[in-house]
Amino acid sequence: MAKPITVCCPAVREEKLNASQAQSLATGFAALGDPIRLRLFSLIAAAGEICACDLVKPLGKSQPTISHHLKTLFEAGLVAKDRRGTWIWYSISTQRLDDLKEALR
Amino acid sequence: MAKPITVCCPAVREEKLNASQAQSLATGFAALGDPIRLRLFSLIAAAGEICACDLVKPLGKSQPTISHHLKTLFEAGLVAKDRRGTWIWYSISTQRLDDLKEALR
DNA sequence: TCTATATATTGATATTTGTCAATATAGATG
DNA sequence: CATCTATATTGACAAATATCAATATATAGA
Repeated sequence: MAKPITVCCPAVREEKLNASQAQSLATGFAALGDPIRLRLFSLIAAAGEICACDLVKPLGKSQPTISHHLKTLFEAGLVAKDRRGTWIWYSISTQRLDDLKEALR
Repeated sequence: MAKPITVCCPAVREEKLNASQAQSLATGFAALGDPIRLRLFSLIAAAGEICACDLVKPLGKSQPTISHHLKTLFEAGLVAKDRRGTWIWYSISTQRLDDLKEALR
């Protein structure tokens, strides 16, 4: 019988991860492994979609710092961004989040 | 109506995390945010229980490096250890893992 | 107590990371 | 084009991290 197609990705509890599987998952977890980024991610998720301009004040960090963390989240595949005029709107990438969650199953 | 008792911990997608919630979760994700540690965790989980002595060779790192990473996983609450004579047996802490997984729900 | 083995700690070093001030870039609008 | 605002990048620096060699500690067994 074929594997169920719902199994998207390696599960850390079920198989021994190889180097590249571990690298990919670790990049995702590392992106969530900083309190400021986790709160950023939480703000984006709770809002559904939010302007980057509204992500600076709540966390008490400088604009470049927030921009840097957003880049890390983006490069880890955890958020998507959409430019609308001067503003950039962020939303979470549910697929990547689900993949990470599934890896912990 | 009371909150369901199965809700153990904050969910990043549902509420805006405060600093201490974010710190606790971030520590867990950071522990999983390194490829070597993730593979260690995977080896432990796949084995159910495993001697630390069997965790050095598979990853091609020195014994002190493995010991250091195991300490990080332990301090993040992700693994438990049990000394039996000269050896120390590691197993995963399913509660903490489930809490992290739930935080991504 | 002596020896052998398993694990942890120390000390050192190179790399990565988080942060901010300063500056650059991109888009909107006059 | 000039200016204003939002976002990104650069450069610098301190702090954290990953790594290993050397050493220490703990336990088992002779």
